[in-house]
Amino acid sequence: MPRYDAEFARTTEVKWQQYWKQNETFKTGDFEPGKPKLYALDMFPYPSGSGLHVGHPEGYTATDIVCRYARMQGKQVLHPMGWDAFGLPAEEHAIKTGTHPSVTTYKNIDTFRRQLQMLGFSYDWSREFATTDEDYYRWTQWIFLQLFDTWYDADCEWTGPDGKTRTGRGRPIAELPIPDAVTAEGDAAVRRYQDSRRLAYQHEAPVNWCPALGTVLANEEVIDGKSERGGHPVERVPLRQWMLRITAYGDRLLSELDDLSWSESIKDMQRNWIGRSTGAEVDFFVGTGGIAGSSTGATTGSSSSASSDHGSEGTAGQASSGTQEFEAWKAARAQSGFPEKPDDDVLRVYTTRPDTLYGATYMVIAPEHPFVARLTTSKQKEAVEAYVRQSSLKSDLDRTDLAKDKTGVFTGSYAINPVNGERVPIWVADYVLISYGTGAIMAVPAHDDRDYEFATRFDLPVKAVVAPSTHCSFSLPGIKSVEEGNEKSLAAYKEFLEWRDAVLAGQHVFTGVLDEDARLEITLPGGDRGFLAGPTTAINSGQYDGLPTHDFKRIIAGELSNAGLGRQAINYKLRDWLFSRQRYWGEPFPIWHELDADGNPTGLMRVDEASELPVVLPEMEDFKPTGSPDPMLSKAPDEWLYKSAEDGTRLKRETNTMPQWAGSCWYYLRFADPKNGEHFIDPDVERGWLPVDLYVGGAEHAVLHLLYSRFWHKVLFDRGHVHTCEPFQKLVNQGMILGAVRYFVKVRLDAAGVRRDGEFVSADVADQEEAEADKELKKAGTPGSLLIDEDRNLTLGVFGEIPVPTEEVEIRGKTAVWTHNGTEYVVDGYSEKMSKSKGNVINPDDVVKDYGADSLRMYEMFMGPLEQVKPWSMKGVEGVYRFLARTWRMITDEDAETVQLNPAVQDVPLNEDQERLLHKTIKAVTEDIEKMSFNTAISRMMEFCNEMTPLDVRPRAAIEPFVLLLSPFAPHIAEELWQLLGHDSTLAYEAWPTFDESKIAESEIEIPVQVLGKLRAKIKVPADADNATIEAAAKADPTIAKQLEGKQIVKVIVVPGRLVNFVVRG
RNA sequence: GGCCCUGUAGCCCAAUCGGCAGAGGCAAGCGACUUAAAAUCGCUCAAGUGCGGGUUCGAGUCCCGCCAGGGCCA
Repeated sequence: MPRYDAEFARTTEVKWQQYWKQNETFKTGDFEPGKPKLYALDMFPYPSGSGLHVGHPEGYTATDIVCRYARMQGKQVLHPMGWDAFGLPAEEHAIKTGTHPSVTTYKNIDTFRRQLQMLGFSYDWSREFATTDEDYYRWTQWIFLQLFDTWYDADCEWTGPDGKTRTGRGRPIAELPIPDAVTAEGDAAVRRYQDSRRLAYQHEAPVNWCPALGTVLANEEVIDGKSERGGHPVERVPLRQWMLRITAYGDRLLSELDDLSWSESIKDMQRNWIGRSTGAEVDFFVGTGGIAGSSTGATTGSSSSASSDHGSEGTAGQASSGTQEFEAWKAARAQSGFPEKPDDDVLRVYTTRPDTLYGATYMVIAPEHPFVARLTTSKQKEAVEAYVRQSSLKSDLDRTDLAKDKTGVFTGSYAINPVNGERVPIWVADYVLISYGTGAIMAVPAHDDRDYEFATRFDLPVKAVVAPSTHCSFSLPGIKSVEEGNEKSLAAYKEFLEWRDAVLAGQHVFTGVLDEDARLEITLPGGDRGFLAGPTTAINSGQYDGLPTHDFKRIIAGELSNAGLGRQAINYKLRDWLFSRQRYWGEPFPIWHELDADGNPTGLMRVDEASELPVVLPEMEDFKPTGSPDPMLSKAPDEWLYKSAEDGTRLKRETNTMPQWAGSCWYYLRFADPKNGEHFIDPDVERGWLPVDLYVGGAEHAVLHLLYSRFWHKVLFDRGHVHTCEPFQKLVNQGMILGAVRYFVKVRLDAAGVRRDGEFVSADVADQEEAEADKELKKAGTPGSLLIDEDRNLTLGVFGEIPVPTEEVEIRGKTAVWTHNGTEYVVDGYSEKMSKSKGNVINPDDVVKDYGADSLRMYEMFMGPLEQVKPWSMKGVEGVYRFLARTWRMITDEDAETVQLNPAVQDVPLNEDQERLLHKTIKAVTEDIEKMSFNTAISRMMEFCNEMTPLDVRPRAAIEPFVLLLSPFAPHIAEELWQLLGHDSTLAYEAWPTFDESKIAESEIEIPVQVLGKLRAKIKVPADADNATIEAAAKADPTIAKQLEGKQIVKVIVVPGRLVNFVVRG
């Protein structure tokens, strides 16, 4: 009667969930010094309105298994859960319905909590909190004040609590040395100077302002210059923003990655994101208003017809007006050296290729560059202004995409190249971003793809300054004879020389750089591939001609520095973190702006003291956008917005709010001490529990969240609030769970990509046609046009696909066949990302209802390796569900009226086979959990069950440890079985079973015997047999003896316990 | 275009230091139980490891080159 079915599973699961709750089974007590600890953390979920996704329990089950295992090994375990609850969706909902975001948020949290508790995770729920709790964001604001109170002293050498000595430290702003000149200007100047050095500072930065939606959008919400929702145009408008100086920590964020147990791929992603490069900053002289065009009037430069005049002029026009100025400036620079900040008479560029300075034939400044107006001549004014307006509508991605046509317009002015005094035209073009480097570049079309493309488009000169070596070797496949080889090599080399000549003539872009011993692969126009050897060298570079690129880079940087024209510089792709949003549902800043007598901000700020925190969000009823880029909080009541300081100064609150990332930057710290009213975390508690030992979550947070958290952690470390320099010691990224396999039938498309009238097409037919089309295209060498006939129909090989109902698909051997109106089509099957629009989303609630929580947990672990992408399969859930039912029957008596032990389970000693099975299983499951290889651990338990079930007597001494092994994976059924086996309390703290290697060993083993690597026979030998014994046994085998007959044994390979291989001759 | 990951049976996946390609699950087929079906139990079937080279006594595993799918960056 008591079968293990969905209903019974649910009843049992609820029973144990209540037991754990009532007995506070998983409540973590105070930290006990000296006891081994495990801090296992799941990435903070955002409680969305749609509830839990099957992707969530994947990581959560993994950490839960590790935690339950650790408890049984006697460790103290911290395993908390909470909510990353600020964010847009709740606010969007408020705009639509008027419901306060907090109402929506806490409702969603209730749903999430219910769903998680339904799955039986062993969280310590007493530590739960949400980022939206006042008691939590009080401390988020407090940490912001720490950032605000900190400046980065890049030269400070110090030894941290971890015993390591490093250079560079975040220090209190009060310790910032103030230059005398600033002090002399008075108190306000000092405050402004400090403000400019803080880790949290204000800056005018462009935002994505969407007038139609009346709101500012995040970069992710802007696609192709249009709003993701509604497709309205988005403008880039400058707005005062809070920035966090994460770039100051660029080096440490990079170097301190090395010691972490993270996958190399995630580390690489972080490294790429930080993007450290070394190069040089160089100043190009532009004079006070740009160097004018020459008096000969050759430069007319109307934007659209911008022509080669500029170019020829730029290189030839040394006698023009700017020369004297330039010489004077250069002389002054030789005296003064390279200034920290560029003066107004220069354009400063950053380049990783200072060796190409002589090849700079024009300059480009970003449309937002402050010099644009000043450098634009009156003739060009109209064109430049139109262009700037136009590019403000484009997103950064649109602007820098290699595939898109480059646009730009000439300013009418010139700069002077500091290395050779040549005049180069200055263009405005949006492929240069104001936010990267200095917002201005020197363009070297001969050695940069983008510059080359731009130069070709606008007829600007291309001057090669880096020569490939003349040494090139070729890999030429399919050579039959020496003569043929010689001939082909010669031809290839000739082709190479032609290519090289083209490079030197500026007819071919060449971006490679080589040191002496490196090899660089090049593809010649004819398609042959060659390997360039030997260093690239400088040409057309004055006295530097002939220098290897590598040396040249170093030398020129030094000489520029001596001349005060440039300096070596390190640049990061990483930008400072734009830290403010114009939304309501986020943490308010604990900042006040001083106002003057007219009510205008003076630019000076004050902070809320720690004791005054939290700054609580004002109550508001109207969540409609302001209709301008002004933040939502500018609509807050005056009582909230304004106050007078004790000295009588009128103050206005900061009205931006913090981004969603803020709250998730430090939650792992608060979990260790969630109720502390005095500190954000108690120092002793922090030393005890931190760092996080295991952090599991999706790879979508691989870059931003992890980088931001690490940054905050390092600031807290520098300021002495935490004792480790990194927050997360081990990181594991779970793979995405895809939807179930669906089948797709091919349909023919027309040139516009629209489905053509007519039938479906069998996949094999389509594949063949596609292959043929591919061949045709290759033959014609004109991709894209060949296959369209006069009626704009594609004649061959372009197909789309549409899903067909899975139940109508029949699997026949190796192909899937869909029958429609009596016709059979071969269809392709594969799985895709789950999404509402595809209707392939799996709801965990349904799975639990139909199979129980243990089955869901088990299945998610059994699908495959944790880190791998895998498709969902309901049949797979059924598979593990059946395993649990078999386990249940192995231990209980299903025929009995009530739940009771199976009579086969008896108190008898284990025989040798049973002992081996048990110890083998314990070993495998234990080691697999350690490796987080949960799918194989489950396989081993299935094996145990398959071998134990047929036995009429199943010794308790094997069954009980097995239940313990199962318990981290399927805790509910395990608890129930444990109780049935006569135990009256939870198994959560029972000792983890141990294994004895000697009980696993077999006395006699079978090993294969090979002759020349081919399997010929198998022999049985004692497990501990030595090489000579094994070899003798192998030779004695009749089949082998026959094989070896009359042959000379050259070598015998014996791998004890594995195989024997005879290498023979004759 | 660059970097990273993955390709093993119809499907999901195992395979330790390079050593017998198969542990587990799904699907399929056969049989038992049943009046029948479901459930259950037992048995069976299947690939030479994406492709082409190389190293080795021996390669799924190591090296080189391609192809396909996925991720990140541009």
